[in-house]
Parts: sequence; C-alpha cells; structure tokens
Amino acid sequence: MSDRRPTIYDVAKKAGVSNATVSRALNNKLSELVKPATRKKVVKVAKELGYKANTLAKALATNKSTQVAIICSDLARGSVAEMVKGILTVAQAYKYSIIIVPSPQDDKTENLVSDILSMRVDGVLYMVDEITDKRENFLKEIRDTYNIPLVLVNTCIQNDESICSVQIDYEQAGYEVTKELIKEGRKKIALLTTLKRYPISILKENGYIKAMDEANLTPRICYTSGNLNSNYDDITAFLNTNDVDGIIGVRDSIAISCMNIMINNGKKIPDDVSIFGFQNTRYSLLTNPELSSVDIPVSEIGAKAMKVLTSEMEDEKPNHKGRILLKHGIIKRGTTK
Amino acid sequence: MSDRRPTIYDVAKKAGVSNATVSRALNNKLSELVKPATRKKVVKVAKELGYKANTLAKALATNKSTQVAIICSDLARGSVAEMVKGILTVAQAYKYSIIIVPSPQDDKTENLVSDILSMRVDGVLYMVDEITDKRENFLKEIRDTYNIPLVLVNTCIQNDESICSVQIDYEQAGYEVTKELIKEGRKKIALLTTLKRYPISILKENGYIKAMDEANLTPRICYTSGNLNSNYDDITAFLNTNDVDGIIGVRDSIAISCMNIMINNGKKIPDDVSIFGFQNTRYSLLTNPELSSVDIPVSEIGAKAMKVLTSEMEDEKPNHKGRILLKHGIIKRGTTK
DNA sequence: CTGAAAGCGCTTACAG
DNA sequence: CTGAAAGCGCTTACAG
Repeated sequence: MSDRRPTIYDVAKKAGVSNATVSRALNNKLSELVKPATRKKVVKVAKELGYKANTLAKALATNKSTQVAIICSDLARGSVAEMVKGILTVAQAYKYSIIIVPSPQDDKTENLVSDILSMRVDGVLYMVDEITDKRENFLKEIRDTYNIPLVLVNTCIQNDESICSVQIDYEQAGYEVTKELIKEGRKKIALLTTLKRYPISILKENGYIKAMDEANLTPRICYTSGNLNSNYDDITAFLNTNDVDGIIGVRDSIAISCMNIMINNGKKIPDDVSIFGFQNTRYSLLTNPELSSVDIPVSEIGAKAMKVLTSEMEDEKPNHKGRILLKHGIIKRGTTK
Repeated sequence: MSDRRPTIYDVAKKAGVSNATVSRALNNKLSELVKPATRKKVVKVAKELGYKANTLAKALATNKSTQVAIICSDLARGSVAEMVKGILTVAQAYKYSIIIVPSPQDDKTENLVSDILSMRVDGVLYMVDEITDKRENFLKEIRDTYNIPLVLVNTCIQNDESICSVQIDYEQAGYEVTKELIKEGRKKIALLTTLKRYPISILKENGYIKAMDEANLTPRICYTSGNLNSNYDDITAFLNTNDVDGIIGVRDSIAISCMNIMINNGKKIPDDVSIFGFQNTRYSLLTNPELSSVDIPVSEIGAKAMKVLTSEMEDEKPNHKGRILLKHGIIKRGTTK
C-alpha cells in the first residue's frame, strides 16, 4: 500500500465535524440521530475522499466481525459448492462475509477450535458429512463452551438433535425412491452406499430397508469405497454375486458407475434394470440415458442454514435445535420406467 | 457470547508480566527477544487461560488482515471448487484465511471495489473467466490505484499481461489436441465452444485453428449457449448441417453432451467419431466410453497463484507480471483411438 | 443533534 | 530482556 487510505478522522476534519458524527452519519439510518444537513455534508466528503470504513476496526469496536466460517471437508465434492452458493446469497443480503475453512483430519480438531476462536467469527456453518466423536466434541465445544452460533448444513449427528441442522428427510426420500422401483415391479432392488456410514447415508438406508421390508423383499446392500476409481471393482464384485433389477445409489456418481458397468455387461437400461441416483447433480443430465434421481434443494439448504444462523447471530435468540427439513423431489428420467 | 474471552491483559496479569511481553513471547520465534523462562511461563498461562489472540485486533495493529479474497463467478462450475482447494492448501500453510466473494453482475463492480477496500484484505485472487471492460477496470483499480496484490487464476485479459495470471498454455493445448485427432486420420474436426468468448476459450480456439490450418483442413466451429439444457439444441442444429468425424469440446460437459447426441444418432464412439474434452473433470470418468480430455492441473494452478500472491503480500516485491504457465496433459481414454 | 473521551485487543518504537 | 505508552480506526455511553 503506497498511500494511506482515508480514515474517519480525515472525513471528520474535512467535513468540519467530529469523528463521532461521521460515524453516526454513515452508519445510522435513523435520521433522528444526526441533522440531515450534517449527514449530507459528511456523505459528500466521504465520497470525495473515497472513504471506506475499515471493517477490522469496526469489528474490534463492536465485537462483531460479521464473518461466518464454513467448515467443509471437500469443497469439490458433490453439491458442496452449490450449497456454499446458497449460503453466499443470503450472506450478501445480510452483509456477512464467508470464510472457507477446510475441516482438518480427525486428529487435528483442536487447532480448528483455536482457529475459529482466533478469527472471532460470529457464527459457524458446518458441512462435514462424517461426524466422528472428535468432530462431535468440536461441535459441542463451539456451541456450548464458546456459545458461537452453529448450524449443520446437510449433515447431522446421529440420534442427536441438540444442534440445529438443515437437510431434507433422507429417510423418507430413501423410502419413496424404493417404493417407486417396487411400483415398477422391481423385486431385486439393491442399495449402493459407501463403506463409511455417514449419518445421512444411514437415513437413506433406513428408508430403503423400511420400504423393502414392507414389500417383503430382501434388502441387498453394496458398500463401495466411495472413490471414483475403485467403485468399479466394488460394484462389479457385488453384481457378480447378486442378481438385481433395480439400483439405488446414495450418490449420483455411484449410480452412474453402476449403470456403466451394467451397460457394458449388456444390460438394457431401464428395460432390464431401473436406476435411481441421489442428489440430482449435473452428472445426471450427462448420462445416456439421463439418470433418474432424488432432487435435493442444495442451494436452498445452504440459504436456509445461513438464515437460521443469521437469526441466531443477530437476535441473540435461544439456540435453535432440531432438524429443519426442506422438501425433496423425485425426478424420473431415462433410467427408470 | 456469555463470558468474555481472555485477552492479552488477562494473560499478562496472571503471568506477572506486561502485555508487551506476552505479545513478544507468543509471537516471536526469535528467542533472543524474550527470556526463555519468561516465555515458558507466558505460554503456560496462556494455555491455562485458553487464550487465543484476537485476529481482528492484531490485524488492526499491524495493518495486515491475513485475509485474501477470492472473487469468482460460479463456485459450482467446472473446476472452480478444485482450484479453491488448491488455494486453501497453501493459504493454510501461510496462515491466510480465504474469503469467498461472488463476482457481481457486470454493472455492479463499483460495490465490489468498495467491499474489497472495506474488508482490508491483503490480496485478491480473481477467477472470473469473462473479463468485460468494467471488470478489467476493476482489476486495474485494485491493482494500480489501491496497490492491492492481485493474481488472476486460470483466466486472463486478452492481449494484456500487465496483471499476473496463472494458467496453462491453452493455445498449445488446443493445438496439440487437434493434432492428435489429425494424427488419427480425422479430417472433419469440429470445435465446440461457447457463444461468450472467454479469453481462455479464444486461446483454445486459436490453437485449434492453427493446427487445422497447418493440415490444410477447414475449421468448423459450433457456438453453444454453454447452458447444459440448451446445449443439446445448439449442437444438434450444428450436427445437422455439418458432417464431422472429430469433436473437441472446450469443456468436458459440452463434449459429453455432443457425444450423447451422436450415440443416440447411431454413431459409434470412437469408431465413427473421436471426441476430446477439456479440463479432465470427474465427468470424464463417468461417461461410457470414458472421455479423452486435456488434463488441467487445476488444483496446482490455484496453489501456484496463491504462492505468487503470498510472495507479493509478504515481500512487498514489485508486482509480478505476465503469465505463469503450468503443464497440461493429454489424457486419451475411450473416446479416441 | 454533536463532541470529547474511553475503549475494543492487539503491536511496537522507545527507554531503560 | 522488559515495561509504559502511543497508536491502529472504529463505536458509543455520557454530557451538553
């Protein structure tokens, strides 16, 4: 920085008022607090000087950083970025800025606490889908020990609703999608899920099992590594020992991998096998045939989470608890009948 | 926040030293500046109290926020998130935090300047691929008027290297990939690009044209809307009037859309038509056959950009200029011979 | 409606 | 090696 940027004092001096008046004129929308003429002059001078309030100083003085940290494990995965976009939309409206903080490996959560505290963020949005014990402790520490507003975004702690989360009813979605295949006349419906059993995957699985049970069908579950490259092997092995006519993938990418394997094995989609994905990502439009999928309003989930967080940060309301469920959709395309 | 968090004064008092000493003990690695025993005591007390330095106060005092803004147009598109991940990796190493700032519509760049200035970020990473005049002005204002370190990430200004950018040699990549298809014996090779001619797409196009010219082949270029849904129509219309045996999509998604259309028209891939995408996204592994593509080291581009930015922010070196080019790769998979 | 003054929690010459 | 003091750029009771 070559030249010093103008401060509130520069404005005050040039406008012939005190810095307190400048502060009031520029911040307070309530016109009672400062004479219109004064405000006008101040605003004019501020513009002439190109004055921009120093957010850091303001934050220090008010003890509000107007910053929110998003903690996520992998920005590039699935719909994380889409959720962040939803968050950004409402963050902008409420004048918060968003700091992206990668979730550390499981053993390093202590540093995370430390970082979050140092940053003095006003709130935390948590989007890590694998909730280990350490992570759960982290969340409770942030929330209960340090009283920092916290909302879980499209993730949750199993059997624990003490921290507010925004998601969809994954169990219901898993149930519906299974019913859908059953209605098509499918009987050998498999669920492809990941080895790591994220709380949200478990909900999907529960819904699947419930629907299968109700129809007196035996559930068959394939656990894949979740890695794009080794999914193929896991799924191939599964298909070798399981005859299936319906597939539900807990993620679109898993469903698509499976679909490709089946097509290469000579199966016709959807004649021989019906396939459902989960999440309705952009992938689903690029397959051939296009993938049927459960539509998750990811952007809205992000937006809603940020709204809830905002209300906690601003109104200092009691902590929200429980799960906020948004509506999902079942999108039928070419991979189902 | 219920309880006040401990400050440097709390530590000082309990340790029986001045706050200046605490500051030195905690910040300065150079042991000369503070007696080992003193430092030890301070560190111990700080830990006991759970003291975490207030980043905001430090930023104000040092005039360094240790925050960097990433300005991007669409976090969810292509490999933006992947680039951000690369950025985050080095940001963490250098103790910077990353604020995500959505690029405003073209007519609102003034607010952006204002926001950036208010935030007092130490540097800016710019990832918007469409560089309009207003945006170019914004960049120069940030860089030249306000002297804020700035690096373009996988984007550039056409015919202007006054602002440092990190990317790959897109013209060369476009050239190579075209040559590759020519080597296969393809003669009717089309380039599918977007209507909006981003600087980077133009480079790819230039490379394509150069290779076609050298081989005495006539370039055929299809301009699509770039939108997943309407791409189909644009491409179909193009294919109806153009007989092709080779396709290069400036983005994987465009190449894939085209591939699906051709397959549905009874074409065999790669027997009848060879296809190359650009970017080597995850999409390319999910198609059937798998898509050949130009591999862009997106994460490395982000990391490199952040490194360059760091050196500007810390060493106060003269502004970097010019383009830093990382190596790309040509990945041949099932859609080429 | 406006100003003087203290305070937010740090850092850093300056003295010793 | 350490401390007292001023300063970073704001906000906000308190007086008037």
